Amino acid sequence: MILSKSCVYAIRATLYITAQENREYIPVKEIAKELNLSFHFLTKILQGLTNASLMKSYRGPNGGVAMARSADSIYLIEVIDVMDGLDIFSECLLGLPNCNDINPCPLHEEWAKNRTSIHKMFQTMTLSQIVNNIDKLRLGL
Amino acid sequence: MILSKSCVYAIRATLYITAQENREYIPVKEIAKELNLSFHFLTKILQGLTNASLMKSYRGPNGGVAMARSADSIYLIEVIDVMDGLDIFSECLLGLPNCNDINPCPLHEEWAKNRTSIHKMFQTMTLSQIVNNIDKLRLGL
DNA sequence: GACATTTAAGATAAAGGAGTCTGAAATATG
DNA sequence: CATATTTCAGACTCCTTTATCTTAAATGTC
Repeated sequence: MILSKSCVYAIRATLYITAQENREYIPVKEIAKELNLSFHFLTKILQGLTNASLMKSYRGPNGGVAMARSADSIYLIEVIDVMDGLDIFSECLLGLPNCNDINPCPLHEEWAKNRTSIHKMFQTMTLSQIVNNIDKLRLGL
Repeated sequence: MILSKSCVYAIRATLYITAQENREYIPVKEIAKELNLSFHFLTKILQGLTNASLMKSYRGPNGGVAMARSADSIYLIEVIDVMDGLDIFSECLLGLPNCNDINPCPLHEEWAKNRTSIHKMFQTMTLSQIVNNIDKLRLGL
């Protein structure tokens, strides 16, 4: 798995929240139930996104979590950055610390192509775009 | 990291062995020293490759390990398969068990492209080819 | 103000990957 | 046959990720 479980849960949760367009704060309990995730674990994960200012939260009845900005301005890479960091997009496939364009390992060139392609994918997809896909194409979440 | 550390160590070791063209069995101790890996840990990893018949071994003085077949017929994907399995090349990015071409998650199409590209890369590169790269281009290992 | 609801924070536990260590088995050499 | 060398097998430890649980703090409603 290229992304950690925490990161995947974070992505799924932000997509769920984005899909609830006309609602303000969404309770974590609801998200956990709908996505079939552990409530406590998801709570901790979303706290991380809140601390990173990618989401906002509100306590008490009718409270919950929401995206901090408009979902059409939030790119997938931002969620990944908060959860897993961006090292995977620059790391050597063989984990060699000295490997780079000037001093490459034997797999560097081929791997860098794929790495960059994946990076671009995450850099260009917004939460809104993905949710539109869900609506238009009736995709699963 | 897309590949486990064990898998990466296995790849680096098989490349080292492949590079020792005119020698028969190579001691694990030597490989560990040259690649700066833990001897005991590498021993366990290479035993896995031996059990999977990708490598052969010989005990006693002048013993060691060697590739079971000619290195120009061994594809990188075979090493990866033994160590990590091939699930990463069919797994959903979001880990959703029901996601596939017919019933895709919202990221499926984009991800499947990249996943396939990486898979093909590993399916087409032989150990010999990679070692030739090392020699020709003076790449690091 | 009492109470229910909801996130925040942090301690703790469970599981898996990474790494270490010890002793047994095989084999070459003298 | 004794010894040194090397892989084989398995137990064990350590660390990170994943997951659970408990208590505190904030807030809306009556």
